[in-house]
Amino acid sequence: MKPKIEDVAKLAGVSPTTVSRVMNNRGYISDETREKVQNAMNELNYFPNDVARSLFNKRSNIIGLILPTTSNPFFGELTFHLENICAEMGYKVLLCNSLNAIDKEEKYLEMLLRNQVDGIIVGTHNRGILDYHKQNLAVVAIDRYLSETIPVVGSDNYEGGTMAAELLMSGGCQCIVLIDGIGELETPARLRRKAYSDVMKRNGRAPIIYEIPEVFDRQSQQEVISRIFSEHPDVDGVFATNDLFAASFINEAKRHGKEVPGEIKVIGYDGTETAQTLMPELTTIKQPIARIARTAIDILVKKIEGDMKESPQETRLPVKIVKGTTA
Amino acid sequence: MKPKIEDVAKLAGVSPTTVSRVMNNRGYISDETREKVQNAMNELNYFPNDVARSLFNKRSNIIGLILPTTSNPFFGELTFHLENICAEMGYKVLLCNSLNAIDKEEKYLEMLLRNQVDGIIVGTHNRGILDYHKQNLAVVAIDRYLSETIPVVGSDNYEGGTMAAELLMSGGCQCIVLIDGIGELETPARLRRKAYSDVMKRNGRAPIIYEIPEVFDRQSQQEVISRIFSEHPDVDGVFATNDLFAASFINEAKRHGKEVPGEIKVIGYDGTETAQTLMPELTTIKQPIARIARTAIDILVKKIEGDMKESPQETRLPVKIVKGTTA
DNA sequence: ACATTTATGTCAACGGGTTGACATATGAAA
DNA sequence: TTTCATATGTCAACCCGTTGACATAAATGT
Repeated sequence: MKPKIEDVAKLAGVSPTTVSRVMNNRGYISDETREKVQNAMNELNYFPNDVARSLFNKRSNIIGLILPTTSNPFFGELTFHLENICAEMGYKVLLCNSLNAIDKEEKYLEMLLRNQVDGIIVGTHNRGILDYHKQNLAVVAIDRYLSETIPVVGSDNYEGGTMAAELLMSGGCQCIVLIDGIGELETPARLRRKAYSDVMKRNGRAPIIYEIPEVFDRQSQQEVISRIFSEHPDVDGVFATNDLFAASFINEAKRHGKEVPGEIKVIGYDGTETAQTLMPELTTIKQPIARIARTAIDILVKKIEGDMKESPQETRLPVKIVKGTTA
Repeated sequence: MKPKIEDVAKLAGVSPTTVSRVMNNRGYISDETREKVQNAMNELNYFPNDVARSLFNKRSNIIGLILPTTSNPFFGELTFHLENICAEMGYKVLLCNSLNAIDKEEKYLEMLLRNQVDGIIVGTHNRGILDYHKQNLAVVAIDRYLSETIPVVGSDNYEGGTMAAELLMSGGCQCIVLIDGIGELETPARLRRKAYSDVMKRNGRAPIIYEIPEVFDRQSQQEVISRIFSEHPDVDGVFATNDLFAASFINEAKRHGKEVPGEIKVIGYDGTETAQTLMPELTTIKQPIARIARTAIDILVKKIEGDMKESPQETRLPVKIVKGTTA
């Protein structure tokens, strides 16, 4: 059986209270006793039971993280940074890959609530407006509007979208297509699309938008992308709202015998380390992932620690254009 | 304040015990009562406190996951599958990105123990031989030897390494270089190197091995790789033990004016979805990531549920060669 | 010599839910 | 009528660590 405080106390020849005092640095303890207790803990391989502590303290020091999937390099890297920062600050991370499925998201939310998480970072679907703010729980969203009271952190999507569209425009592209995810609701990431549309309109062009249903199935992605070539054979510029879409498009372009950037210029979005390594030639809009993570956690922790002074409703971190050779 | 069982009981006009019986399906409950209780729970937005449950049951239903970093697409995808399978089986996942740092790994291990996890999946450094088996905790390793008693799950590294080396060999390569991570200890992934060396020796060649220190810094990777060109200008075949290394090499080859596969053939390892999307031309050895995840969890859960019948010490899942155009 | 500070002990309540023991009461089957 | 399965209640102990109240005693200060 796992040793408990009582076992440590017995071995150290002190009372359980004293052991607790040692662990929590409360009251008076002599160096001698402290040492005895610590020796006993080592000898028994004792670790305090955080479940019991959490119960009493009503504080789990756990943060829930809900996002589509760590398979996507953007979220993989984001997850890494978020978890790292949490660990640094003494928080633990319960991971949830919701795959943007509403039912999963709901189940995960309930799971996190049952587990008494101190806060949640949400980087996924946004329908749960009701559920998220119903509990009065610290929540921060990444690139999602969940409700008026939930702070949002993300890159400056509109600026990024503008940069991308204008780069293609100034590169002389005549037929610029946008490849985006499915656009159900008003997310900040949607501003990439809005920026594209605005640039197009400003230049007297009609936006051409293709929506890719699933992030997780290469097959169906290819099909949508393939349609671009039949429906817009004159396409000579593509802005993809993430690097994976951009890569898929480039692959498809090759299959159609089109040269990038000779015949078609392509620019992506995200600029993950992974994409930069695997496809360094890709021109893309790089999000400051580490800063997004840091900012989100900072705001969340302030909320948790009860710093109720208004946190900024929306934080837009600057993006950078990474010039490869594809645009 | 969060509602508790007592509040539900009051609202439903029953006793706390009855509420507990409803939640746990124990004893006799009439449909009528069950409904009253459920209505009360909904009305109050009640969720049972899993911390309290865990404390009593001595079972947290939490699995700890320690791996280098979810930034790496292999671990990102592995994490996704592991977490998904866990969720399916009612387990939650506490995520730890150890960056292969021993001190971090130790802190994480302690954290997981304090949190009373039911089991741990380890996909990281392996030094902690002592610590992992000291506690009698369910542990399964992914591609790491931790101790004789800890099951290991991974791809058939030796077979994969052999396939890769032989492909280059049969492609007529004369000077075949291996790019590997740092090789401190005897990990199964090290078998990729062993297979390469064996193939080389079998063909009367001396193995040429380059070790890349950090997985996480593109800069220093490039430096090591660059050395290959000065030290072995006649290199015409490269086996990289992961796709990121392969990509880095290919980038560097371009900078050195070498054509792939014309002048140098390259083959990687892992075959993640991400790499396949971003660099579909890369020839690689594809690991069955989903199966690795499934197998690891299956074994772990059996251990947790006390199915003490020997689990296989080592499981080697078959790899597939994915022929791109780089080799 | 007396007041403080330091050091430790005992004890009980608490956090929220679970469970076994036991009591009670109805309706149905024998 | 008796028995039994069904249905619910009360109560207390338990999971493990924390904390406040209170007691005791030695060491230190004045």
